[in-house]
Amino acid sequence: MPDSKPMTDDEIHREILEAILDGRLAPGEKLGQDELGKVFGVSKTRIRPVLHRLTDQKIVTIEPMRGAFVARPSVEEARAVNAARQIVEEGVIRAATRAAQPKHITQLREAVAEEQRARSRGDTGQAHRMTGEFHCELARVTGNDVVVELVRELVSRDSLVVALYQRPASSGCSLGGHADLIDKIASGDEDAAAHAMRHHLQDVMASLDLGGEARKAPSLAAAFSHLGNRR
Amino acid sequence: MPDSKPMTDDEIHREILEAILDGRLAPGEKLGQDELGKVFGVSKTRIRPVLHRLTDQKIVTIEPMRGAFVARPSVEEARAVNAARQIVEEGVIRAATRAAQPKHITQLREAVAEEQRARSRGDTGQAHRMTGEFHCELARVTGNDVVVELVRELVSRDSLVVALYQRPASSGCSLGGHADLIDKIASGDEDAAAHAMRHHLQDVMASLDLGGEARKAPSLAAAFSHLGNRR
DNA sequence: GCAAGAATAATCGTATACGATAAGGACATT
DNA sequence: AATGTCCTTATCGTATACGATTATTCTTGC
Repeated sequence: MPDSKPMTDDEIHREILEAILDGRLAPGEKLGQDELGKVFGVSKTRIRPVLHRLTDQKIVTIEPMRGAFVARPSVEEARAVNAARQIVEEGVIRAATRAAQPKHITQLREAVAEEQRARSRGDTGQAHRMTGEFHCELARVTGNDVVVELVRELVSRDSLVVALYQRPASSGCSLGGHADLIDKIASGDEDAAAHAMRHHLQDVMASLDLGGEARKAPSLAAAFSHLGNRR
Repeated sequence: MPDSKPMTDDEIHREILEAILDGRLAPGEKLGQDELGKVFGVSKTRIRPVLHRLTDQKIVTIEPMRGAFVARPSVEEARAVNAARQIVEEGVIRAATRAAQPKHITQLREAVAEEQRARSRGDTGQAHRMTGEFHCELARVTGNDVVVELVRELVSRDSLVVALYQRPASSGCSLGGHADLIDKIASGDEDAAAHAMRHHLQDVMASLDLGGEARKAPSLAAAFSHLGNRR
């Protein structure tokens, strides 16, 4: 069954986005229009708007007349996104602290537990995704869908940053960070929660390796290192 | 000179966006693809992605197989956008208060002065735009471009809301609100600034008429009222 | 005279076709 | 042998063409 259904634009968008966020498409990778069109069984006419949309989300970079590539955010952009998260999510956690009800606390704790389970299971991909999802869950406590989408967008961009700059041995987010955030929210101390959030995001940033050059693009030498030097 | 240059996608996007935000294109108005294509001297192929981009920004609504229209945000969405602004801009003004330097204060005061000048000049369109621009200027104090873009997006959506729901006699934003915000920032009292921001945005919301139905779409009867009833 | 249905017209969504631009390789030159 | 230039090829960006769906109008019956 090569093509069961035509597949809607949003589905194609979600599919490509998830592939990138899950790391199945590495930063710098080429996203050919005809190639993707064949993958999804549609013409490149349908692919084009999706690529543009991903470009607006800063997940994809379009180089004129050259094509679309999975974005490789610069160190400056990485810092900017993290700083933006500090600013926005401070407002989020303050609002969440003010709005939090017992059921929200249990929901958040459950999300952390699930994240921990995935991590101990060794499923780093799922764990990483849950890490981002926790922040969305936090935004959801505010009861505001607009904020949730904003946070989701920022978290997506940050996922790319992590994929590019995380240290090889690093397992990801600081382990106890999220549990601590929940405690602060549950205590109702808005300032403490905001403080914890800022430092949590700073910790994430500090765990990255922004000093050296970005993880090399999947280009040539690295991709074909198993062949050895032939000449 | 019908078509001097082909005009880039971003230019077309900016042009349509400004037309909507300036109120030259009222909420609910039809945005035909061929029609816009003729306006900008290009084919509808170029118009389509722009319309989709505006749809992602919630400035335009696309009804499948019917066409694109200037968005008419519902009352629920209006409340959600305003609530989101309260959450996000609380974080923004806190960061701005922490980062503010004397030059920033003078810049902000200058922005308010310009806004007041436009208002006393009777240029409500420019005044309204400056009102939004002030909040972007505030975000710029944080030195973070990502945050500026986020705020700009929210402000754009709010502009549509105001265009739809503002009371006929209302002149717009509360006059002294912005000056008060600057005072709080200059004082360095982060909590006071945050508090002022939340109430400022609540005041804007309160000045709207969300009880009744939305401003009627510019459809038929209104557009051709100058012809009188013919039949 | 009015309402319901059918035919026409207009517009959207998608695919295909074509010109333009940049990458990759062959050949000539130093 | 290495480098620079030209040519071929592949891919992007845009326009045009066509099928599908909806709005409008005209006709017909009540």
